[in-house]
Amino acid sequence: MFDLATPAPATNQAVSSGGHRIDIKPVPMTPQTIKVACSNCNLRELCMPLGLTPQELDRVEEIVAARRKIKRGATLFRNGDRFSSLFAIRTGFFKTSVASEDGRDQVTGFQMAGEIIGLDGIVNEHHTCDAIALEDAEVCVMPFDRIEELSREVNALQRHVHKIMSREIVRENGVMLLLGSMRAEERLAAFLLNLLQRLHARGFSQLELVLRMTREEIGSYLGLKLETVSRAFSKFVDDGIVEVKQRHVKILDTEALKKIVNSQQCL
Amino acid sequence: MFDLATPAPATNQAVSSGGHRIDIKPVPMTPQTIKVACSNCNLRELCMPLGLTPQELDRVEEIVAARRKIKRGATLFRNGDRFSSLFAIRTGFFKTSVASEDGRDQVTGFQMAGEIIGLDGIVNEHHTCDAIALEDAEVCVMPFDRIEELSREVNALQRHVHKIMSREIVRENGVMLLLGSMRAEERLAAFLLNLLQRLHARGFSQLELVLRMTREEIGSYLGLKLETVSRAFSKFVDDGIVEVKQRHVKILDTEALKKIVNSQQCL
DNA sequence: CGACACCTTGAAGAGGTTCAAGAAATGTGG
DNA sequence: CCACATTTCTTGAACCTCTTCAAGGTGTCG
Repeated sequence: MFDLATPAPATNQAVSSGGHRIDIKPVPMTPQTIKVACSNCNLRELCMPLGLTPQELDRVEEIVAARRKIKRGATLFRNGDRFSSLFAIRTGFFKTSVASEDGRDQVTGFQMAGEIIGLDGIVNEHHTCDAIALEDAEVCVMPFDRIEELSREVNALQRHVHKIMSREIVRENGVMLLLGSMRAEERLAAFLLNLLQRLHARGFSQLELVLRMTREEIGSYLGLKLETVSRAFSKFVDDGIVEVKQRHVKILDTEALKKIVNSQQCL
Repeated sequence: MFDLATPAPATNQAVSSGGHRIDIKPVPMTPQTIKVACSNCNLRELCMPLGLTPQELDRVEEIVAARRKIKRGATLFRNGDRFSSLFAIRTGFFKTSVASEDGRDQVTGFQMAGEIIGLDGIVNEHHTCDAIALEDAEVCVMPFDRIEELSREVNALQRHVHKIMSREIVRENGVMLLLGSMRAEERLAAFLLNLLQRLHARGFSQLELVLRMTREEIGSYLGLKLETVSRAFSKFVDDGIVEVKQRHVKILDTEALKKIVNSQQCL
């Protein structure tokens, strides 16, 4: 469980200092906590609509048909699979990727706890990308027809679903900007800042993170070769902006990173 | 009006031959045709759900609050504008683009008749991109709260809205693949094939098209400089794959284009 | 401890960009 | 309707960034 009350997961270290974007409270581990899906979930505020009445909340909780554990390296779904459910990530970390006919593939996103995965499958009732766990993970399986059914009755849920999809569209717009107009170091800086921001919203440090993906996966996401990613990291280290020890990254100068992102190379 | 019964618009030439993906029938220009929004619209099959009962169709038609004409070069909405409606393009051609803080901008899409624009605005109730008409255009204004209201009652509409958003997500996945892993000529070939396919679905030729955008806009979309786009066009001409006269493009060898897209440069 | 996956770094090369100039098309105002 | 200004497009040459190829180092897991 993604719970600040338990010892920090082997993944990223939770920080206890204040200033989080959302207020994550420790939840005692009672039998109820296990049975009742969402109302005691720390991620509720990330993956559920706000402002529900208790009755509505009860009903929305019933959307979750099951939990599913996915081992590191296993796929949650893959291109061509029949679509039936969206997945809310409870713990763990995923990548999604699309493949071209001639076999190249492109990482289209990295998803962490509280994020929703599977939206690509709605149009054609088949998934068009692969979702692979980058660390042991657990997801809530939410059958989409149940979501549709209930969102006809609970306005807040309907709105929430629309927002989640729109958010994904906006995110992808941002990635297009990155891929279409940024240089290697700008891309990497933007990538790090984005990860940090999302981790921070989950209660982790803004100054430290553990990458769950390889240089090659980062490169695929950023439209670069793994060597280029590695060199960009080394450059940041030389410039005193970060410390890097394999996948452990410590940020020494956030401002410098921000400056790199929107400077258009004219320092 | 986008009507095959009327003389071909000054834009792309409609073809009368069969084999279209959707069956567009000529509609006589009666007063009714003007008054009733969707039921006689040639684009119905593109922007409306299928399988509605006549009563449902009546209700869905009422979503369209107004029509709006946009002159070439004018903006339909821009980054920061309050979001209230989606827009269905009746005639004309748009581009959408996002801008980074330091002023670079990236074309994120080109939209043609029958496509829906404005989905980016749903998350934050503000638009995050600009939508600019590349030729005189007319759109149907569909207030989003009305869409939400009605899609609670008409299942087919609800499903349709979800599919439209999911389709946009999948489209953007494809653009990410293009931007992240293709070479200049592959990008241009993929771009042309995509335009041709969409135009063909609207009854236009598969072998000819008129670009509504500049080389610079194509370049922005494809993550290339305008000179590179121009050179790629010239290369295609040299290779006998297309004829190009400014914005008029005639396809001489569709197969060659397809081969370029998924060949990974190893001919 | 050895095999394997992952990461770093160097050197050479290719593809795309930048800068520059000129040609072609388009629009505007007289 | 024509002349001129402006925008758009093409092409060349030099340059730069990223890729490719190669080798060696580091870390991890059975």
